Amino acid sequence: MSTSITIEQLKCFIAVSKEMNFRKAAKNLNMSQPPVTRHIANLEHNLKAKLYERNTRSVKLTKEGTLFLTHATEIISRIEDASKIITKNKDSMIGTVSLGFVPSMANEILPLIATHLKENLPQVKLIFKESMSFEQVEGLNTGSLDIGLTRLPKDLESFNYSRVVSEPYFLVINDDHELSKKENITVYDLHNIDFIMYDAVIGRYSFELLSSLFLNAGVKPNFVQYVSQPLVFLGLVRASMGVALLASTTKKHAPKNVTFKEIQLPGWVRSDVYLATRKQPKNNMTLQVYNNIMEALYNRIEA
Amino acid sequence: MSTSITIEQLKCFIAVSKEMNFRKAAKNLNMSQPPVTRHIANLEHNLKAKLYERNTRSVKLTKEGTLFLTHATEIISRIEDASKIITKNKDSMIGTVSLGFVPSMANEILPLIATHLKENLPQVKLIFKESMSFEQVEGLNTGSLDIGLTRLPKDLESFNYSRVVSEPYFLVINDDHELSKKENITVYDLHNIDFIMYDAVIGRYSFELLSSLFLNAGVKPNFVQYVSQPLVFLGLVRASMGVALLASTTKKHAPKNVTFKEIQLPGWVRSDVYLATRKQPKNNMTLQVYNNIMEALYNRIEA
DNA sequence: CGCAATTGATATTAATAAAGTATCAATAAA
DNA sequence: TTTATTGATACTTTATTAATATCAATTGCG
Repeated sequence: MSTSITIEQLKCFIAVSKEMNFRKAAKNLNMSQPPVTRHIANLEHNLKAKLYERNTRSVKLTKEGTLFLTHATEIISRIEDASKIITKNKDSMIGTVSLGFVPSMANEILPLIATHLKENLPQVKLIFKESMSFEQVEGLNTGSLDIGLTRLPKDLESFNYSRVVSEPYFLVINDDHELSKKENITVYDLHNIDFIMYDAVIGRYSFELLSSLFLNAGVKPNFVQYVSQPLVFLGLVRASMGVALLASTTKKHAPKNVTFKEIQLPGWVRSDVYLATRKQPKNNMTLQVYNNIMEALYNRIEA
Repeated sequence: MSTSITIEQLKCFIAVSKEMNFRKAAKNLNMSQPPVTRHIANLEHNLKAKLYERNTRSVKLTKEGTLFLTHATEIISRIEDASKIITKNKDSMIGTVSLGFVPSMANEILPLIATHLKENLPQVKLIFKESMSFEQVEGLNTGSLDIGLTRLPKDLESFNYSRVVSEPYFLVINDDHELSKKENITVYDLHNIDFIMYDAVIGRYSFELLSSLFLNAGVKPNFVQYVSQPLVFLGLVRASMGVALLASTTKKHAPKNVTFKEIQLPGWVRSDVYLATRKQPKNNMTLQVYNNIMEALYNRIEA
């Protein structure tokens, strides 16, 4: 009774799905037929789902089988790709640097970095990886990430880091909303107001920041929704589901009837992003890239 | 002498990379230390590359090791995700909600629905909940959701549903890209092209749709990235990380130098969204809202 | 300098898992 | 009814993997 999916199981599943015939699949795999049967059975057991509707005369993929086939194919080709990448590029991979980033950086900062690096360090191959802040901290620790564009400065103490983005929050509001005419809005105006909040897991940093803000001010908005993606915030505000606090980056995507309104907040309530890397980089390429990114972003601040 | 990479090898490699210590890694894996050594050795043999610079006093990742760690982590989590997807063990959502929607609906469809319902059924209080398609199916089953704006029609057989959005995919491409000048682009032009793919979990529907597309066509793009948010796709395309296939909704957010180009795809490759509800609604309010939403969306199609 | 502690590697043995052989029951076609 | 072909199963053999005990190498400490 195997307890985990194995590569053999996936390979058998793919082979059988190609031939729709256990014996032919076994032949293609250079093995006899019984183990193929067993591998499929074990795989089904692991997934707690039937992959084929089969009897001695016909083999048909079930819905789950069809679904799983795409994933199985993906996994196997991923494994093969990874081997090839390592085997082939053994020597030429000196200049690969992996960069994690939080989603909000993708729009503006990331193209800036990519362009700047292509000009200044063309020999470096960058691998970008979209991931949440705490995943990045883990990645930096384990070594799967070289550099991170991340929030959560408290977790960053053991790294080299510096703040590269610091944006104020704006009150995002539908033009129909009662607050849209008011001047000098503060956090106290949000008491009992329908409010679209960040998802506590995916948008952990902003969630905690705004939670503290409300807690300290003794303000209790009415959280109608927990959301993570910028465009969803904007859509919901447009749908008059409530107001939201968003960093200014998102401004350019504001749809009709949605306004980014200034709101007076304490100085520490800002949307900050840090560039972080290990204190002892594994190769000096990383440090070069780090400095180059800092340069690119510094130029941006000047502009 | 093993001839192929195994999952145990990858798990050992990840564990050792986390601890940077064979014995501790072995403990975490609930096994003794010698097999860990062997698995790493076999993996290195398979890859024909040293993963660690190690002696009895220290363990350090080599360049190849650093690179491979990214892939190993990705592969293992992909396997786990695939199992979860099939087993459908995803926990149900926190809180109780009424209308689930996939993120891509937030921008345009959702405000439309909210406005229309506010006019026609002002007494109904709608609770929106951003969630992935398969979470919605589960929500509909468990009763935490009344109505869903969702993909995955195959899972919807037991519900009342009808298609409310059907958009073609466009090739999203940087103007510098070699394909940007080509006419009559088809899926075959994507072979070996750097491609930004949907995340297999969060963007499961599109992931599977595009996987099938490539599988059927025998085309193998070079997946450089797995992403879920529209703005991240656009940012990465702008950063020349690769091309992507996106539904036309996203078009309006396209930044500079990024073009939505027509691509000839099979008729079944479309971005479809369905409105779904239980066949026996818990209250007749649900049916009213369902019909009202259909009405709102029908008017939109007319317009 | 020397001793204890800790590290990753190894040889040997024990346990486990996988593959092969032979065979079966079920089915469809002639 | 017969025959050929299918996937499943029982049993045996083989191969793989893990644990035990031990080693050599290194470091830190007094």
